Amino acid sequence: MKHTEKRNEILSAALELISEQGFHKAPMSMIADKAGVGAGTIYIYFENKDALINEIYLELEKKITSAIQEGYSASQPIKERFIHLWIGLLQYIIEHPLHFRYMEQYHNSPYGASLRRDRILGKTGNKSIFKDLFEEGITNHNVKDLPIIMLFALSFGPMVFLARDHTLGLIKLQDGHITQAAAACWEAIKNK
Amino acid sequence: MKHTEKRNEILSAALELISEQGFHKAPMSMIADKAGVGAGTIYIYFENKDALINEIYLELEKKITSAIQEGYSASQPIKERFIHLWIGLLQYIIEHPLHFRYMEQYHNSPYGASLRRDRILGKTGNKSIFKDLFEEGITNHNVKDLPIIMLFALSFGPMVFLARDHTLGLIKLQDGHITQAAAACWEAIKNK
Amino acid sequence: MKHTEKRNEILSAALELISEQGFHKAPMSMIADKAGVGAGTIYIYFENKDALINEIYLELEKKITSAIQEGYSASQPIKERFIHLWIGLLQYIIEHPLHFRYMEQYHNSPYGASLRRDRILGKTGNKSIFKDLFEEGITNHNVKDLPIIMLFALSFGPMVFLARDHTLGLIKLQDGHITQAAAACWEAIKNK
Amino acid sequence: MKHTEKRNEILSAALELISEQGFHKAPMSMIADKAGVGAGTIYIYFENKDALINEIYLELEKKITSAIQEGYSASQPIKERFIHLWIGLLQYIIEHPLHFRYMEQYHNSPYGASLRRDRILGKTGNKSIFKDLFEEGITNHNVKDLPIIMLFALSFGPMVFLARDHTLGLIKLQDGHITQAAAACWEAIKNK
DNA sequence: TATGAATGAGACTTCATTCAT
DNA sequence: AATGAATGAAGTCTCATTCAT
Repeated sequence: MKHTEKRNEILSAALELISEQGFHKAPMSMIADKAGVGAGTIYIYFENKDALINEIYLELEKKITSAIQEGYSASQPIKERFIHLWIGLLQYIIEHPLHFRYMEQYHNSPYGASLRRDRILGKTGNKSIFKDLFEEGITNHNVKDLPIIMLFALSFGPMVFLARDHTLGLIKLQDGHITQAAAACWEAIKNK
Repeated sequence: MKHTEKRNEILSAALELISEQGFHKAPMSMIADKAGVGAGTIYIYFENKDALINEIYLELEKKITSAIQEGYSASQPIKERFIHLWIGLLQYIIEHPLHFRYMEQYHNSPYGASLRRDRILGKTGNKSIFKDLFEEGITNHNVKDLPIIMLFALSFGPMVFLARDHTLGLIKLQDGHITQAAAACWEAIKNK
Repeated sequence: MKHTEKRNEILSAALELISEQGFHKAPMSMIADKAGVGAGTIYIYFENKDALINEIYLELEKKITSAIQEGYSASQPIKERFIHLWIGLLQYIIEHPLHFRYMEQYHNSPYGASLRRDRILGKTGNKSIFKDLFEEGITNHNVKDLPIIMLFALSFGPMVFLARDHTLGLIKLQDGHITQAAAACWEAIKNK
Repeated sequence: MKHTEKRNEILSAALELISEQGFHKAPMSMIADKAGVGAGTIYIYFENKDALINEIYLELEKKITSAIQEGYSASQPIKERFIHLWIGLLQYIIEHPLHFRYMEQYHNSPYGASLRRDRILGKTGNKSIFKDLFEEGITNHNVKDLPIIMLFALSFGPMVFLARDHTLGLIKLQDGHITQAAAACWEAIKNK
């Protein structure tokens, strides 16, 4: 449908520009140009720039959520499941640096003020794989009895740093590194 | 010296406004007002807005670096030194939320594009306590043999997340939490 | 005829929106929506927005002219005829506040620049009841020997003010008030 | 003072453009050009276009109020005082057609929604010459016992019509006409 | 005829920076 | 050195009108 086509052109043009230049270096006119549409066209699909920005966020969130669920097997031991999810998420980030840069900017801006950083990590509402996993781990004494939010910090803080360093070219993450980092994060949260 | 006084007024007015409102919601005129100087005066002390922003960053970096060195005793075991530094840094962040918010924004913006995130953590040039500590730990097999940058990620990624959550009011970090988090980070990097 | 139906839908949608919101707060797209037609359809029936606006004016003029002629009996004394017409017109205005608001806006805008205010009062061309009445009055020395346009002003100026005040809710015109106002206007123009 | 100079340039440029072209045909950029200032300069003196528009209104109101008070002698009979004020106001309007056109547009627009039409006529607050005059007349039985707002309508409705016709060139008001119109208005409101 | 997505000129407003004082 | 009024480029958004379907 043509409807969806233009909308998608706008979304990806905006994603790319904002990721690379930041919110205020990506004026609507530039987004329109890159998307190959008229300036006013954006306002047919999005109420205003904020709405566009939030919509991109929601789309990315959806994609990431479904990506990390792939190949997830609930029957494995908790450690293996944690490592699988952790590596899956980092790999997604590395393979989609624009998505990652966008998320990072979004969280550090008034645009993302209402939404929480941890939403991206799946904590939305009650159906969060990570949250479930942590709670199960606490119950079974596999994971330290800490507030969930601290477990998030211990698990994903390093990931975000690594992804940023990788994106900036400060490090070239290889499979070995990734496996080791995942294991280290597990060690940070596991019950000794 | 009067010179330094006005300069400092400008720096702290800008720090406060930018921390709370973000870069583009802190116009030069507003900074001038808050600093109690004329708009043109800022340009006597700083070439332009970018220069001002970068200067604030450098000042904060200096303050933080000296703050965490306080009470640091090179004679203690490596684990104790790591925990001491880690807690000291987190405490500084918590006690200076404006500094932290400023840093966060700076890193996620084109302004900070040239400077690296890890500079704040002391990696500037060659004189870094943390770097030294990690290298010593690797040599003595107390710390995993990973690239320094990964050890940074494992150590400070969680800290930034915790500080952000704390700043946002998502969690009220108590001493117990902080100690546990520091220990968890040590477990992430220590040699098994 | 379908032709006329859509045209009328457009006309009344535009009348309502413009009356309530003003010319520039009544975009063509909104008019189309309210009329239940596509935006482009308006341009089949009207050359452009100006043409639509002028057409509405002409339709209202027609309606008003025929409304005040109702029940008009040429056989009565001139004073009674004046009062009858005056009250009839005011009543029309009060019963059709949208029409009145539209007229008022039209006259005070570039749209109505070409057409004259007094057209609404029936002075179009040569067939005006009011004009005839005034001329008869002058001839028979019942009415002051003043330029017709001044007699219009003395007769209808108060009416417009009263209607505006009524529309704005500043006064709730009752029958007694209306009768008194009509009489006062007659006194303003009658020969002593 | 230079401050006041630019402000006045802006005010009179805006007055002229809006009077002649209407609110939406007088963009800020055009006003700035005509005033000989930069586009942004307007916003130093006025918060936004609305504020500018309202400020012009207030200035005109002040001028008119003081103009009609000139040569007013409270010691004369009420009829003479009424005629004096009425003629004074009409003359002001005729001599300042831009002011009049501005007022007319203002009253028929959302800009003037909050302020009432009759403010211009002096009904502001409690110190209104006209209001006082009417009330005195009612008390002394020189003027019909009607709501003040109706007396306003009967007195000033014709004036506005005459001024409009004069401005549009439909009539060339001469002194004789003006005197007669004033007298006619008096007859409309006076007790028989 | 009818549609409504698309357009792009143009409106209002902000703000980093300059410069006469 | 200090000021702050002035500037104008640039940003967001609206809307009359067109045209492919």
